Order: sequence, then structure tokens, then C-alpha cells
Amino acid sequence: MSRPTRSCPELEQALARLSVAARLNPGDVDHLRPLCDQLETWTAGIQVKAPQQSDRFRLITSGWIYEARLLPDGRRQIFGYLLPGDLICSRHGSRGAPSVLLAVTRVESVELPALTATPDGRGARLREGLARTVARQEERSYDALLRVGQYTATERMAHLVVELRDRLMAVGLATRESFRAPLTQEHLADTLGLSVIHVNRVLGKLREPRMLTIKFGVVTLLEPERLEQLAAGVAARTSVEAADS
Amino acid sequence: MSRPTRSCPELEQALARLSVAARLNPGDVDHLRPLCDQLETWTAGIQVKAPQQSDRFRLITSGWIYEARLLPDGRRQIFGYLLPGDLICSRHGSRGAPSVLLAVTRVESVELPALTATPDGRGARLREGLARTVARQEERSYDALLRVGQYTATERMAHLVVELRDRLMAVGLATRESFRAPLTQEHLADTLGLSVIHVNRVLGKLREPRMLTIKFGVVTLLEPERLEQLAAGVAARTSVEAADS
DNA sequence: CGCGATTTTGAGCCATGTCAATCGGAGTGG
DNA sequence: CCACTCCGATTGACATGGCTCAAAATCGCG
Repeated sequence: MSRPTRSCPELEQALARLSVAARLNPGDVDHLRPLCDQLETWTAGIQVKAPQQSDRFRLITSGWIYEARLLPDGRRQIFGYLLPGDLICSRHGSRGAPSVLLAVTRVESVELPALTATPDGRGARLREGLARTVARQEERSYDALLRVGQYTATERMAHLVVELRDRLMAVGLATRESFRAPLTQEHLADTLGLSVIHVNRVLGKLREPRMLTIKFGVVTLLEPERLEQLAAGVAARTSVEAADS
Repeated sequence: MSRPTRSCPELEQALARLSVAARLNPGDVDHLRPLCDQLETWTAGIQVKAPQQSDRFRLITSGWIYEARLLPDGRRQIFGYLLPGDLICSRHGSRGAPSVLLAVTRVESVELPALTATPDGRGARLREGLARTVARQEERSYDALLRVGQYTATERMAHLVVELRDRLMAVGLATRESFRAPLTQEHLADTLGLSVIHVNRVLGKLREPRMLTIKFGVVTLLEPERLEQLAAGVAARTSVEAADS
């Protein structure tokens, strides 16, 4: 649970992604790496505890987490996913009404060191970078709101798939056309504000014209361009119907 | 545009609300008040510019603003509203894709002073308080996401009305049963992810059983309890239909 | 009084939801 | 290796919430 972490590809990828998102320079990353010694692992389906202190962060090195709020009658809204390279911080789980973090798969993470102020300004720089990264993560809720509030079911699906692809591409876990995703159609439904059955139909409608397939946890964007257009909300509604006729 | 502000009830209310949200103590408020000298006003319908620097804040003393993203084909998602006592900061308008702040009514605001570190820790305390307040404001996007993703049209309306009432009550601009809101049904529609016409129907369905009326910009919660239940997502779907039969 | 913006109403349709059943793969125990 | 089971994906029939179009009524305002 707290064994010193040997350098491993997952950690490197996560740090690389973090350094981009937080605009760190290589020196800062090198400084950070040996200090990431608090490894923690969660098994699939378990609830993930965010750090208590608001200034501590865990960096996900592998696995998927979703954040959601549950209603008493069983409805569930998934707010979004935390992927390798993302940060878990105390803010998660305290969005007005309580929300929960749940591991979709087995998840590994390292705790970033406490950022004490240093004379060379590195501490402040890191702190600021992490804050920016967390802010970016939170901004995704606005994308999600637009998606659910204004998009059609097909557009929503495209939007989500493109978002996940772009984020995974940044950590080297996706190409422009494909990535692995441990999501069931129920996850997709609760993320997009649709019923499971309608998600299935939408997937069928995107599969026929060979635009998108989701099979065995593998997402394949057969026509990335079309999907990106759909995701941007600029594709005429008709372009989908035209395709499958 | 930059005349010294005389003490006025609006400013006092806004400061009072801020002091609660940011957990300031009276001394801090007294310290802040005379420094709020940069008054700025926007007229209804105009775009509101957020402060450039990320550490500067404007406190709204009167008026309503909405934040939205616009799609090329005319669709619009309203993310939420900024009310008296809320803070405008640089983060607004930069949520991934660009979003805009638009004044619903005439809006007045004051710029809070720059927060320099002080020996007595007041600067740091204020800074932290403001950050917490902004964070709280942003958390509302998660409420909105749940609302649009999982709630029925009726529940969405109740949820929004209750949210606005609660926030306005905190600044003394609402009672438990009523408040003034400068929103058209089109605003409501774009906030709730519904069509204008359906908003109208929902309002009709809430008006008949005398639960809620929106008329002349005045929102009246005739049955606050029922609406609060609807807003919490715990009211059986049937309770509404039962009521209007 | 007349005009534009907003609200209201009606008819009809489509997207999406519900219910129920089947199918398929993955694991498990015999 | 097979039967069983469970979970997720798929399909069909059907119901309905919410959308579109069109038009009338109402309000706010000059």
C-alpha cells in the first residue's frame, strides 16, 4: 500500500500527461517523480476515497473511475470519468449534494508529495499547475451540461466518445481511431442521460453506416471526422439519417 | 464608472451574502467595504466582461447575469445564473469552449480590492474565502447536470425554482414562497434543456394544482414543500398527476 | 392604438422510455 | 467437456414525453 514506486511506464505516462496539463517543465517532473511513493490501489466496483486535505492530490496511473450522484429512487447521473493522468482531490465527492467516486476497473494511483514553498519557486509553480489541472477537469462538467442539455442522443454519444478519445490520446492510451473503454451501455446511459435501451439503439444506428463501433470494451471510431463534427454540434441532423439509408 | 461607492443597501446585502459564503468575519467585511470603489454597470442584454486577472473579482450588487454556450446552429445552453452576492471572475467565459456572460437585466457590480498578503493574515483569509465561494458557484454545474440528465421536465422546473429561491433568500431577495425573476420562458427552456413550448406546458401543469406560478416576472411557490420534494427527486412521478386530477 | 415580444393553445409526429423476452459470452461447478 | 447461471447486449411491441409547426391570445410599451 505504501511501497516505494519503481519507475514504470504507467507512472511515466501519467506524469507526462500531468506535465502537459499543468504546464510543468521537465525539471519539475524529475523533482516530483521520486516523491511519488504512496501507491494506492482500488479494485473494480469499490468506492474511491479522495484525499482529506484540500491541497493533496492523487495521480491516477492506471484504471478508470467515475464520479456520480445517486437519487433515492435509483436514478444515477455520472458526471464524468477520471482517467490515467487525472488528479483525484478532496473536491471530488463534495459537489453540493454528496457525490461518489467509484472505480470502474482496478485503479492504481500515487499520492503527490505535499508542496512546500521552496526558494526557487518550484513549490508555488507546482501548486499553481495542479490547481490549473483540477480546474480544467472541472470545466468538463460544462461540456457535459451542454451535451445533455442540447444534443440529440446520437450527438451525445459522439461527443462523449470523442472526449474520451482525446483525453486518452494525451496519455498514449488511444489512437485517433480506437481505444479501450471498460464501460457498459449502462454507464453510457447514465452519463448521457439516456435509457440503456436507447443507448443500444443509438449504437446500432452508428454501427450500420460504419461510423462507430463499441465491442468487447474496444471503441472504434471508423469515421473520426464525422464523429468529431457530430460532437461539435455542427453536423446537420440529416447527415446521420442520410448515411444509414 | 469608477466613482467611490457610498454605502447602499445593495452593497450591504451583497457583502453580507459574500461574508456568509466565504465565511468572512465582520472585521474582514469592514475592511473590504471602503475598498470597493470600482463600480461598473452593464445594461440588459449586453455581454459582461469578466476581470482579466485570475485573482480579481467583481461582486454583483444588483441584477442577473447568465452564463451560456452557443452552438453554431442557434442552440443555446444556459449553464446558470449569477445573482447579487455572486462573484464574477476570470474563470467565467473560459470553460473549455468559450462561453459568454450576458446580462439579463441591468447589472451593477463593484470590483473587490486586490488581496495583498497582510501580516495579520487577513489577505490570505480573504483570498481563501473568495476561492471557496467561487468553487461553490462552480459546483452548481453539477446540480444542473443532474437536473438535466435525470430529472423529468416537471422536476427540472421545480429544481431550478428552488435553487434560485434559496440563493435569493440568502441575499434577502426572496421569501420561502416568492421572488422576482427576470426570466422569460425561453431562458427557462435553455436552462433546463427543454423547448419553450414544453416549458409553458410544464408551467401550466404546475399552475393548475396551485403549486407554482410564474407571472409578470414574479415566481410564486404556492406549495414550497411539494416543490422542494420534486426538486430533491424524491417525489413519486404520480404525485403531480394525482394532484391535477 | 398598434407593434414586437412573450405566452398560450392545438394537432400531429418523432425521439426516447418502458416492458418483456431472447440471445450471447464468461465464469463456475459438476 | 457440459450444464448452469449471470450479466450485458439486443430486439420487438408499445406507450409517452417532449418537440415542431402554426396560429391565436396576451402583455409591455411607445
